[in-house]
Amino acid sequence: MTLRQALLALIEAGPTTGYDLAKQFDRSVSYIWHAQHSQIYTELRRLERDGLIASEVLPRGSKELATKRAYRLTEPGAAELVRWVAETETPDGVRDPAYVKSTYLEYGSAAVARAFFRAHRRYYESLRDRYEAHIDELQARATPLLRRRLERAPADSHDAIVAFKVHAYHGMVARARAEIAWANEGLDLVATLDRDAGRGSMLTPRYSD
Amino acid sequence: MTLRQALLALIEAGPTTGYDLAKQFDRSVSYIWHAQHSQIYTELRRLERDGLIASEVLPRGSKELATKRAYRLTEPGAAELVRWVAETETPDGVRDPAYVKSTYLEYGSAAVARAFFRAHRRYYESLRDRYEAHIDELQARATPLLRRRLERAPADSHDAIVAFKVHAYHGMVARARAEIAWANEGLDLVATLDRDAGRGSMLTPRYSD
DNA sequence: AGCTCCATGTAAGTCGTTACATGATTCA
DNA sequence: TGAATCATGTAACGACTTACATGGAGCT
Repeated sequence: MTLRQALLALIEAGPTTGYDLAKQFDRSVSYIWHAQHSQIYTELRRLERDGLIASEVLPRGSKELATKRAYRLTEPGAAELVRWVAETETPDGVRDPAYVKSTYLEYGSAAVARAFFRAHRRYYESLRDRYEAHIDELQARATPLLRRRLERAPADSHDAIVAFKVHAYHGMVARARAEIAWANEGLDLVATLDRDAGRGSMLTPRYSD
Repeated sequence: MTLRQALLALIEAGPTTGYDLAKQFDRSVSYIWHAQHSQIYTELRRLERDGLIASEVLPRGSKELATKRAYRLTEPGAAELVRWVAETETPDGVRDPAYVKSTYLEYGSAAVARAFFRAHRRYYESLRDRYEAHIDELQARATPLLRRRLERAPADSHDAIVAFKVHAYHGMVARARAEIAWANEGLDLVATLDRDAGRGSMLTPRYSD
């Protein structure tokens, strides 16, 4: 139940088509909440069914053989957005595939463990870069989405709108850095274990008792 | 596909019943990968269906009217564990409900934002404490699961087994600390915005264009 | 007699993934 | 004329959640 509200928030920035929305999504929320286009379309129809958004069919192109569908927020949709923000959600349990695997690296060789931590580091380095780039865009108020958003909002709220988003992405950067540090410590650990154990080292799982 | 391998790894520590497994799970892996008992039972049957584990029905209690079912790892199961550890997984997209909401806090009052960050801090403080307690248990090699695990593994692998797990939980502690810091910065931000904007501040979403 | 723990599940539903499917428009 | 992009979906499946359901064992 987060995709739902994220879409409401995107639509709040002004009417858009599903396709456009999906694109905006890809260059904003998706850094924090990943979703496929197919899911976005599905969710949009559900939102309309539930009366939180309404749509209008528009012609498309000069020949007008094609159409597109523009969505706008309804009053219940706006209310839902406010309700959701004020609601205290109990976070769902932690679930991190990489960390689970890291607790069982003894079933692999030192090379496997090294590859694991390197891949982890690489992944979070690229995430960090994307987050930092996005922060720059936000601070410059340069993204089309943010512009539309600010146009429709009172001027004295602009700072807050930008500041909350920047703060979120700062948090994501801090996270990415923590992951990079963790991966580096992991590499150090593998180096130590490898040295101490000689070449033999790691372990084979036993399949009977 | 992580619950699957986590269960294999638990079973590798020696034959156990589903119920026991679920309990072990709750005091170990579940700190990193949350799962319900009902899901664990379902997954165990799937694992057996796929030949990765095998089970044996045992009597239970003195009257022996009841039974229980003990699972053990099969050879394909052990192979799957090794395969999984060596496999490079592409991390699934980020998906964090709290961070998404934090980018839209302007739709709530300053009080709402404050409550949000306080709840966030509280949650991660308690996580941090649990992780730290678990590290102590691991380092003392005190948990029943770890003991069974070490009993079955060659002595020269014990350090690695413990070290990888401790490293994982250190990472989780670092994460929790980062979240706490982020929440505190969030509270500072709210204080600043609230002061600057006077009492009026925050925003109402618009529901038409 | 009653409570807590041991023990094992099913059923319905939601959320999300992967793969497929279709066709118009714009521009080089 | 062909490629990229605009535009919108469906279908099948897998993972997970929530709620329900049952009953013996062990202890006081």
